[in-house]
Amino acid sequence: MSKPQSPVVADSGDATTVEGVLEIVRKQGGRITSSRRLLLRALFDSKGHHTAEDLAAEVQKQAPDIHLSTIYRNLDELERLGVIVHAHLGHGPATYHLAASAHGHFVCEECGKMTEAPDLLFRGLAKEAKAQFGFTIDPHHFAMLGRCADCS
Amino acid sequence: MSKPQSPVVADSGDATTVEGVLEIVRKQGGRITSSRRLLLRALFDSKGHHTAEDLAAEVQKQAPDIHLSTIYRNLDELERLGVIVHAHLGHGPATYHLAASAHGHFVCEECGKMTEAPDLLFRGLAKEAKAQFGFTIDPHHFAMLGRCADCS
DNA sequence: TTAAATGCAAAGAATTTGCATAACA
DNA sequence: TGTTATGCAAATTCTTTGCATTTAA
Repeated sequence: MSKPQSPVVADSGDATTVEGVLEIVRKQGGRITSSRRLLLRALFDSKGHHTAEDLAAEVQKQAPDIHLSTIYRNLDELERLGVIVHAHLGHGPATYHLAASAHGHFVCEECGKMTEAPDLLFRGLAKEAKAQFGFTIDPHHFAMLGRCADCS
Repeated sequence: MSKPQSPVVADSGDATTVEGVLEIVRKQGGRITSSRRLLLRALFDSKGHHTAEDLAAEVQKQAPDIHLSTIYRNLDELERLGVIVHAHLGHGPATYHLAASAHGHFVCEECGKMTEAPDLLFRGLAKEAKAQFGFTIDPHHFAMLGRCADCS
């Protein structure tokens, strides 16, 4: 529940590396902790879709004491800074990924298969929504559900 | 979690009235109970977006003993029969409405305001998703988030 | 040294489930 | 009379919060 109008990241430094992000965190009055470093490594190392639990498991390989609630708090913070975003791909837990690699999602209601949807596909909808309702769509946050090729 | 490929409703009777739906339920081996009748009345009487809790409150005006878990079970059943659908409009509880009045939703991430989105707007996206990924979108189930005119 | 971050346990919201009892057909 | 449906309590899943303690700056 955190969507910066103008992401802090944009004018605060280099969000493309773990240490760069930590520097941004520090500049914003946050502290560089090992849980934050490990979490960022997990996010940068495999640029996919990860639940908080996945990320906790990854972090805990290095530091077993880091608690899931700490992961959630750090994820919130990183999202507030605009470094990461979360998406809802279905009824399960939210998934987190680097803001830089944001994209839409098609998720099959039948088998759960997820396909990354190029922003280009949402252009028309974006234009219509804007023109007719003044509504600016964010096609990334909630997945577009439906049926994949195999299931329909 | 219930999406009939070919809704039972289609070939089973008249789903446009409370008693018609109850008849469909009976034909499918279900029983006509007062909780089902009251729930259907609540759904038919105000054709909006209702959470399970809303509906329970409405039903309980007539029959205070009807439990929320019964509402959930009946909603599942009605959805399985294709009479109603549920939609996720944000992070809160799911909302239920008659399948006949299904539509897409634009929900503002800032203020929560919801706008009903004509299916027409999703035509282009539907066509592209089909052509490029073989994916058949269901624009009704998850809302399209974004910013409303006032908030953007 | 002091504000921020953490661990832990507990609470919270939304939904589901197990089981004994009630009630439709 | 034989399922099917219900009430109730308890469990589940995902996430948040309060609070005492630790730690980075």
